[in-house]
Amino acid sequence: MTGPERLDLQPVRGMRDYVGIEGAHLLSLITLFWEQVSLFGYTPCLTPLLEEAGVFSRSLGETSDVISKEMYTLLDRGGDPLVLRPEGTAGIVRALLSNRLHQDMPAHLAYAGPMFRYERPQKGRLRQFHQVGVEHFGEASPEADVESLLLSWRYLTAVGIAEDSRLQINTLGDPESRSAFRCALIQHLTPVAHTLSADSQRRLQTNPLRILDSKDPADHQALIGAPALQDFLTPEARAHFDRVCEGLRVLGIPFEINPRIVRGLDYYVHTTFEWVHGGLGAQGTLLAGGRYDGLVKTMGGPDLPGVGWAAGVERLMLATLSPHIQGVSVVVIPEEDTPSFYAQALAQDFRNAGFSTVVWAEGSLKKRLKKAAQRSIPHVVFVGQADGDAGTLTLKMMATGDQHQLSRAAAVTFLKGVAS
RNA sequence: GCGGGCGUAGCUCAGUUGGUUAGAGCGCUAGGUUGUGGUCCUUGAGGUCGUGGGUUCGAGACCCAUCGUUCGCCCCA
Repeated sequence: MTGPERLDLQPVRGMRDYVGIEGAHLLSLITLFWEQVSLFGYTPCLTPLLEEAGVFSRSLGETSDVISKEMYTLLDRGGDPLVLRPEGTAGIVRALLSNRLHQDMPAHLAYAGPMFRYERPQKGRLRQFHQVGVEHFGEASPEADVESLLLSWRYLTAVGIAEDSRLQINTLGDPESRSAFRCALIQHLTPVAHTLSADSQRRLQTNPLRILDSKDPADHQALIGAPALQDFLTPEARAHFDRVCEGLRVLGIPFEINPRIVRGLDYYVHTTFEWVHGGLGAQGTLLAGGRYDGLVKTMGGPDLPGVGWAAGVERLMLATLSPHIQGVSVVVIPEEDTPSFYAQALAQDFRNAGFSTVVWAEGSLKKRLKKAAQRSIPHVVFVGQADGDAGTLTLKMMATGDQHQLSRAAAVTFLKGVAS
């Protein structure tokens, strides 16, 4: 008889397990996120991982890389194309419309969960990764942009990395500003198109604005003397952006204007921004977002303005220290002749009092004590047959080695005294 | 999708110009000494040398492919 076929026990490329401290790290960042968004009155909006393909192809723009080559697509049994969501906003807009939330504006929605992009994995870039994000619909004013930015700042502050990160903002203007600028940019670059990088020559046709944030030196050269979007802003767009900057200054949020922040997804207008961390190399963007006033309409809804952002949780993990895990406080070690489940009953007492408690009933005493010491568990409770009958226990303080004979009730009181 | 580095026990790594039964530390196992742990001593288990081909009398070491990982590009969070 041959055994079962050997499984490849590696996770799928670009996907990973979060075990122990890493799992705690991931969860702690998500917990901090929910704490902050609830302080801003945001409502959780958790949507499916799978959506119909049209949800994304309609919203993100056919020319974006995310759409054109990074989506995980599959057919369901009825032959309909489905997509594992590559980002959060499109699904939120779909949910907004599905649930008729647009009839009760403004709406503040928050989400957290895994996203999927078929990319070449590297540090800070996974095929399944986690994002936390917020979307704010129904308010077109720069004040809404500022509130969203304020929330992002508070979140990064809560996470502990606001000081190591820089907020860069820019404006893409309204559609009018943008198309005027686009024409001028094409006019400037077309005569020197042959000097551009291959990617940028392609972009010149599809999405010329993206040439602005190319890292290619040749492109930088070609851009010298290029028109600036600033000069093409309509008075309204200019006023919107100035107001956003004013808000940031009033609220004490440090920022810098970077005309090269243009964003990859097509739905952005007006304000765009990125929080960038210094120590993460090429994947240094921790959190990014902006205003997307045309998106809801593009997806078949009313003409609703929106602004929001998303943060990459794995990148936040790279930029922060692992949390201090609240470890186990008490381990109960019963002798073999202890009445059945007396140890678990005791453990319940401790848990009810808020102490993380485990029961170790097997193995040599020496081994169990050694393990308790290795894991820095501060309290060990020994119980035997006599304890079970009398309702008592022996509590050992691992730090000092002191032991106390106590009743169950006294033990809880004692632990509370030690803890406080 | 493109280019470069890496891939030896659970972890961190040694393995000389290819040569017999692949090593160390930590961890794990069992035991001894510390009253029931953190010290010390002893014992044991655990490796298809990422995988598959090839060169060779002989490959962990060389070649090819492949998978994974990592860095840069690209993209983006």
